[in-house]
Amino acid sequence: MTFPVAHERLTRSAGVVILAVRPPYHLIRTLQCGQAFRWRVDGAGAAGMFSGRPVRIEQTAGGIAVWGLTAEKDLFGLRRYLGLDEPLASIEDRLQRDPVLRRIVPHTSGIALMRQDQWECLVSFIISAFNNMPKIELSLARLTSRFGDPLGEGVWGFPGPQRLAGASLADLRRCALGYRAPYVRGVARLVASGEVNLHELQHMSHAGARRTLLALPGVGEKVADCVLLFACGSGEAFPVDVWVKRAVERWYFHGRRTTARQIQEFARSRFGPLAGYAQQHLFYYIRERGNAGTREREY
DNA sequence: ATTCAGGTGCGAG
DNA sequence: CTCGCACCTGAA
Repeated sequence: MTFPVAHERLTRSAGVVILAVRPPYHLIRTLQCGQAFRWRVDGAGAAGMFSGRPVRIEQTAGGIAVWGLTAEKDLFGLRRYLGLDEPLASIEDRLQRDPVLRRIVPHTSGIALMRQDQWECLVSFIISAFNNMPKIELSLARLTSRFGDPLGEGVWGFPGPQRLAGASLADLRRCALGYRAPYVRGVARLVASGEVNLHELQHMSHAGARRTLLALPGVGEKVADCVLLFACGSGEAFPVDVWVKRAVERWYFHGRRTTARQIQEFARSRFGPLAGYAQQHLFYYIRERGNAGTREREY
């Protein structure tokens, strides 16, 4: 029995499905470059959930091996989610016309922009505000295990808007949300009531979607840009956090201090529709640097 | 004990 | 409209 279309993009055997990848796609970098928080990455791959099921994914010589999904629809959904069809080779070619990125991309190659669930992405980045990585992950883990559906294998589904809209502030605070608890519940209520429809965002203009997001409690420019970039496919978004600000000031402004606004403007004119990709490479590289050592001098 | 961390919402000038 | 400041909380 053959499925011609499916066969081009995946092969199956013994509970494993292999999704075809195009070089230079790099799964671990894609999952670790700061866009998604809930995948548990280990040496070989990552464990998490997709489409309501516990899933394991690993990058192998043949492609992305997937355990836990069988339905064609889910597998195509996963392709899209992971950004497997992004034309990374040509994107990185373009990026490397920039002298700074020409030095960086060889170290960060293979990062793909994902297409995450808007709701989960929005809540995740509201929580990320003035916070640190371990605690963001802690909050998300508590939020899902307390309010989400258990899917087995230590994995929980992300709680929907209705679920969080009905939560008490006290219970939300138990997830170490701190002062962000009212923001999370406020957004949950707006979405649950239908007053805000997150799915409409990807059909709106970049500016319109951004305006809509900025009106939400706990959502400023940085969080709005993250949602646009990681969940709405707005490639021109350029989230400016402290790391990216540091990177741009150091490598493009000769170490001069600037404002987030100037950096936005710089990114727009310099990278245009690829600003989001440029941001990811800069962010990943400067963070790796920071984690790897204490060297101040860059290349 | 003190400090820091992937911003945002405020009020004041 | 820009600028400065407080802010929950867990980990170092």
